[in-house]
Amino acid sequence: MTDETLPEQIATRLRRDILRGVLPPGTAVKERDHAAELGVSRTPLREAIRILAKEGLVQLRPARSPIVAKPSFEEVADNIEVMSALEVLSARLTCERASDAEIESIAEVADRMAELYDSLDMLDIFEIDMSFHRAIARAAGNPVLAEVHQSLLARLWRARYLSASRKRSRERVLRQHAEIVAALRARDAETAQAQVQAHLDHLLVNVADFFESVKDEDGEAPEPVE
Amino acid sequence: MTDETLPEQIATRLRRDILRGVLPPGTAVKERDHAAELGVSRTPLREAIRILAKEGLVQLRPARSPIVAKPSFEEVADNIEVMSALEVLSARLTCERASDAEIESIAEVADRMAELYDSLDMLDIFEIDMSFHRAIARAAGNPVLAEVHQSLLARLWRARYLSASRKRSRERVLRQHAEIVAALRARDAETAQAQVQAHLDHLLVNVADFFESVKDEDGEAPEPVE
DNA sequence: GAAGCAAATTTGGTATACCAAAAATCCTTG
DNA sequence: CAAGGATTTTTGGTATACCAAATTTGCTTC
Repeated sequence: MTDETLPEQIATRLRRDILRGVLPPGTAVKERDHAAELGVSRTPLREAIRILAKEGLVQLRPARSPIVAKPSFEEVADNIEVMSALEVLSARLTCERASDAEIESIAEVADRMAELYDSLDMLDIFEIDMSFHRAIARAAGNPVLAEVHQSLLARLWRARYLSASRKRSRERVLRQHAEIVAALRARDAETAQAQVQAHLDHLLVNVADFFESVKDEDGEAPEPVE
Repeated sequence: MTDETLPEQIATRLRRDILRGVLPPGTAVKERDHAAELGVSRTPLREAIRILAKEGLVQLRPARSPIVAKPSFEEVADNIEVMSALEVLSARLTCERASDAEIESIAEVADRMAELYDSLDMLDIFEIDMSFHRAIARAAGNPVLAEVHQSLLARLWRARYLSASRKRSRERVLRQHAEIVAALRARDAETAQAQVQAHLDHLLVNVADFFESVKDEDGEAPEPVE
């Protein structure tokens, strides 16, 4: 059952805690405390922290405790900008190279998300949504592209989760997914690229709205230190 | 003096050994041996290996020694494909957002490379060339873009070093750099993007030539294991 | 009472020892 | 002599103990 390595298990656990808000932004992630709490030693927990740092969920600081990152809107926007370029490339390559079966597997993810949208909770839907984007990146047949895309997707977890749980843009998301799938099936690279771009532009708008909406209640003084 | 952390120092040391061929592709990187050789313990060496793995210089395998990666042409081509997308994006964003001073600093790198091309050895020239590309990515004003680009650049170190030391494409490289700088100065995004794309297309051709040329002498049986 | 310095505590960095899994080798058997 | 299995060895994974740097707190002094 535990096919994944111990550091990855720990990272998954901590990631959920961070996304769910158990560990709010700014919290120090202390090796000793969390290691003791989870009943493991510091070594694997150390590696788990590196994994989360690579994903951008925690920030490493020299000679200081890593802290849970609090991404600014600019950082999230930067992420989405890069992701857009990668997904647009993915869409084109998928049209050019992917097998029909691969495109159908993308379609299946979209269908599953449409079916389950109302019966699952936001975090689960959210994971399916991520796997839709991941599927497109994978179908492009470029492992490097898939890997880089995956790492950016990981960084967006928190921001997307937060904005998704606020604003339910159910119809638009499902419609856009369907349009992307249609363009891929038709091997229409131009349309597919445009649809992907539009989809991510909407994501950016959603995220912007979210940041706008929390700007006020965000009075938790972000410690004047540094 | 030792401002960088111990794992980074070790990673730098190992990286040079790998690039210079002291550790040829396929070599197992054993924690114990290298730790003993460098007079450090396994813990920081372990982290150093993770750093190199992130850069793609070594491959991690579950329950096996990490080995020095021997990138296939396909992998290098995949890398360049993604890098192209990122640098094209960089070129556009740089035209749109960068300050004149930032563009001039890119120009300075190109000038320095042109000046020193004949007086430095290939590895140094090569590092300047990398910093030219890095400068464009930085000038785009998107830290995420710069970081992802940097990591891809790191992966290409070995392949580019090898191909660069074989084929001296001095004139074309310098001319293309100049054309890119000119387009950036003119804030001509379309031209800049096209030039960057062309530059990387040529890189791909060079790398392809290199792989073609070593294909024969590559008879070192890559251990039939696995 | 405030400011500065020193000591103690907290925290990440490093070394080392132990464990489990996998690979290789050697012995045994057909 | 070959093939298969068991044992030994190699190797990465994990736990723990120690160290050094940094922060914080409390005492002393002005």
